[in-house]
Amino acid sequence: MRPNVRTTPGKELKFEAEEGDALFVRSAARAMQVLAAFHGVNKALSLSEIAKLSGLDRSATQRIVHTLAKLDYVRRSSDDRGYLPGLRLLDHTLDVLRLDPLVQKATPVLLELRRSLRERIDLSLSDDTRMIYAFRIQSKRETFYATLVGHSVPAFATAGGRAALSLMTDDEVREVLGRSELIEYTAATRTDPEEILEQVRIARTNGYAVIVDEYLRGEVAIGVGISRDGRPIGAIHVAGSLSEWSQDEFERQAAPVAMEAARDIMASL
Amino acid sequence: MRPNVRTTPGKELKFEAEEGDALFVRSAARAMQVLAAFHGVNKALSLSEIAKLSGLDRSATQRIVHTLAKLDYVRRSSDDRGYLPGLRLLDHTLDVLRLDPLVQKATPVLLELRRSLRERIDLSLSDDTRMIYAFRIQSKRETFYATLVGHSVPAFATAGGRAALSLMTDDEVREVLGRSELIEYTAATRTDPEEILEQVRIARTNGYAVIVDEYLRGEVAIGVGISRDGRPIGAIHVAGSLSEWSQDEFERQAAPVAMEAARDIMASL
DNA sequence: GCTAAATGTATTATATAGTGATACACTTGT
DNA sequence: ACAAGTGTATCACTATATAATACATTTAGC
Repeated sequence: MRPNVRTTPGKELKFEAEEGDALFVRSAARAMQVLAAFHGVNKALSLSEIAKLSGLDRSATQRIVHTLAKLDYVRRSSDDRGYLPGLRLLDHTLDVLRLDPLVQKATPVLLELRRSLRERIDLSLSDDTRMIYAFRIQSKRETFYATLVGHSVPAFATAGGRAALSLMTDDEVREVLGRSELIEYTAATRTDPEEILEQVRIARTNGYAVIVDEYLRGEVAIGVGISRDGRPIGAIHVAGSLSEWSQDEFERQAAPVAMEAARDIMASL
Repeated sequence: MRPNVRTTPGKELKFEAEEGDALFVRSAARAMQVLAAFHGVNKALSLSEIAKLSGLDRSATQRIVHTLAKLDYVRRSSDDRGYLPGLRLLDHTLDVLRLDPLVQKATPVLLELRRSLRERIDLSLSDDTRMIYAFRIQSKRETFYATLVGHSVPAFATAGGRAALSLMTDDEVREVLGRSELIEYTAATRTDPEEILEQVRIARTNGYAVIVDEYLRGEVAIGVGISRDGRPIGAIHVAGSLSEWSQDEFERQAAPVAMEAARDIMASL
């Protein structure tokens, strides 16, 4: 896939302290410098490429990457041929968005706007010469907070999560469930590990997971897991409203196409 | 606005080196520790709050926050009563998403899926006990890459950008344009600063900006700027397709409601 | 199929870069 | 009018990261 929109160069990055700034902590900047090495590129980077792009020497790069990797801010690429920015960064994305006063205030208003004007609505944030895209609103009813990138949902009680779990062995599932906080999100939420495992087994047989009411009331969702080398790496969700669909109907409609989509994706990975 | 979905606790954060890890760079970790202080909270943080939450002492916190602030990874809150995570982090968000192989491969497939199944489709990424939301697809035709959070578009050639510029003085606009890379995205893109300024003036008079074909061919977009204390902080975009709308029609429909939405938002800021 | 280049990993002595204590000016709230 | 909290600044010391060097593996070139 190629961008159909040309990306702006992004702001000029200067990671150096200005003359006589005793408070500037070089090493803190270096961590960000390493992460910023990925800005221009479109592939996984090797240590020396990171070194070159970030302007640090191989040694420093090595140790910082090592550190950031331990903290999940950097990960090995799936083919183990280089490094990629890590998912942990998405936690910070969520912080930026949810703490932004404009995002907070604009959300309900834009939902309303979307209701009257049935076109797509974007919110972007001013940053000097550029506008940074924060989010887009399209659907009718939105469960909005869940829409923010970086938001995470528990694997044990969501369709996508169960689908991902169904790609593991029973023992691995038990292990993950053991480390999960099994919160009762709704009255229907299953919190007994063995009961959840049973659902995961069903998902394994069917090739998809269905969740009704367990995480969000009134929602029916289908999840299909995506794996690479036998490890789950993500999931597709398709979600509908129980006011428009019966569970059966939704399964019959959505599950086959969603599974086919997942197959297509895995074939191309 | 309050989340209508309970947030998962997020993974347990350990920023310490394990026994005898000579490669672990403490200071690089500290930068991330400071940023991670925002995970739990829902308001701007003072220096000592950051210190407490990150487990660092006031001094270290002070200097690291100072550094991260210079680099735009941290910013002052709009009421100047604390710190918030900075927009620069969204640049890294984009890196995570666009470099992720699953996101890359899944995108076209999910667009297709959305076409056949007219419900909302999510892609989430597996991260141990949780699924991290990566993106959602809803609309019919998508200009997809532009949908990724963190993607930035030039202020000078987009509806939202021009709307934001229209909130500045002519001199400030000239100054921003001077620092902008005035790229000719389409044949219709205006690249002459004075000509752009003229359009910005029109937007100032009207209260909204319209862009037709200048950034994306076939798209008509309306932008309304959002300001705080006289400074632009963001913009709403409403975008439609020229195959469904004439420019005039779109303006007449969308502009008044969009402006009202912007007013509502600013009133509540 | 074999060499050469490039990859990630690890270990050190040295000096530089960050520490943390301490101090101050300024705002906020009681 | 005070006390508690804010952000900012300085500085001597030493803990910390450096940069050089080395090595075992994998990848690419011939």
